[in-house]
Amino acid sequence: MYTFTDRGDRSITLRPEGTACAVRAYLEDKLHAGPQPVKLYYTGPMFRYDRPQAGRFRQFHQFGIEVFGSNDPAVDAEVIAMSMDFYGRLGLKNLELHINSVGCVKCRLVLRRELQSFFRKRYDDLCFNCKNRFEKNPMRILDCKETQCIDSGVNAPTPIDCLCESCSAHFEKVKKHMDLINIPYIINHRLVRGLDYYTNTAFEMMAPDIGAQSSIGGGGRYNGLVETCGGPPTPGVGFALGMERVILALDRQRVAFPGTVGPDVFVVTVGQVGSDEAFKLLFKLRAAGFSANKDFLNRSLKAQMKYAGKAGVRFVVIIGEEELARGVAMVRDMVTAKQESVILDQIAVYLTKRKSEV
RNA sequence: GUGGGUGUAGCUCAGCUGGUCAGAGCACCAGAUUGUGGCUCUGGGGGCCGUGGGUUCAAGUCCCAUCAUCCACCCCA
Repeated sequence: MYTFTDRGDRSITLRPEGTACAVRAYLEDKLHAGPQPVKLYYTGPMFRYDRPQAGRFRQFHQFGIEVFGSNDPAVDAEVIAMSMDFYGRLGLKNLELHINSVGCVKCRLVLRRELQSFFRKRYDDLCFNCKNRFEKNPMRILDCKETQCIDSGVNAPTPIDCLCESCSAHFEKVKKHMDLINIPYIINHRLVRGLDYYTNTAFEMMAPDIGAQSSIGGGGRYNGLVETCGGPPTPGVGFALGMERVILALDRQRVAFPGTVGPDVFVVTVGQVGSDEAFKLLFKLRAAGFSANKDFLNRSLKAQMKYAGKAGVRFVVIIGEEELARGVAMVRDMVTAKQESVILDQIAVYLTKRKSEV
């Protein structure tokens, strides 16, 4: 975590994720006293201290959702579905959705026993870290990327094997609800969340070809977290995605980004004559709800047109000597290249009409 | 925290084994078109070659340090 000492000699840690923040909001604002369930979202910068690499930044941005107050497996499916829908709308393809269930505290006690008895015989084959995990948190051995640990864990008991009756039923219902809305998933027995407050459903979305950090989002159920944070026992389930990784995936999949949108109108002047009128018109147009711009570099008519073309504006309003004398301006449609003269006072009205045609 | 790669124009990069090595494309600006964008052509501006030391007659080019950046390892509550 990104921890440092500030000038007041206080130890400061920058938040690494948003769920705990959402829980605090839920408790501090006493949302648990209101109607349940409570659905929240957040977005903002998060921080880590790891060395940066592809898809991993010291400062990054997450979007996340949390649902407090319901243990209904349909909500797990709803949260997963919402996140998959988000990726789908962006245009991402070939994502893998991995799901698993780590059960409740009771299930994990069973799992812990089973795993320890399984790995006790293979203890010497485990990597250094997993030898420590054996006592501290054997579930994490399943998650280890070392080949020796993967090999020795081939027939290891899985979290799902150790689910109690109600947790097993919960997982079945999550899967059923996923099937009801046709969301394909892969059951990944190695997908675990190590902390005690995680319960039942765990899931993760992976994007191919974005480097070593392939996860673009994930989440799960945390029925113990609110209580751990000092609140009443409250079920919760949530999801978070890393926006930089989503952008990376969009980039790799060559999904077209929404282009930058230019102003609606660009006001072109010829020489100094039309300049004052153009400035006034600029603000009239803005007041009428258009985004509008003009030249501020004393550029030639041609250069202004060129600039307007590059900026992708739809309409150019040309005010020159001839137009001024007649109290009109030339309005040019940059797409059709057609232009007509419009009375100066009527330009906003005219453009409003033209804009609604498109 | 560990290992490796890369720092040259706004961007992407080329610059062999030190000696016309300050370059290309794109972008930008201007002109061709004296009041009309996109296409084309012509011209132009712009670089302490990341920074600081060192080696050498001579350093983008070699060495050291430093900073930045990228990739991977580690880690991922």
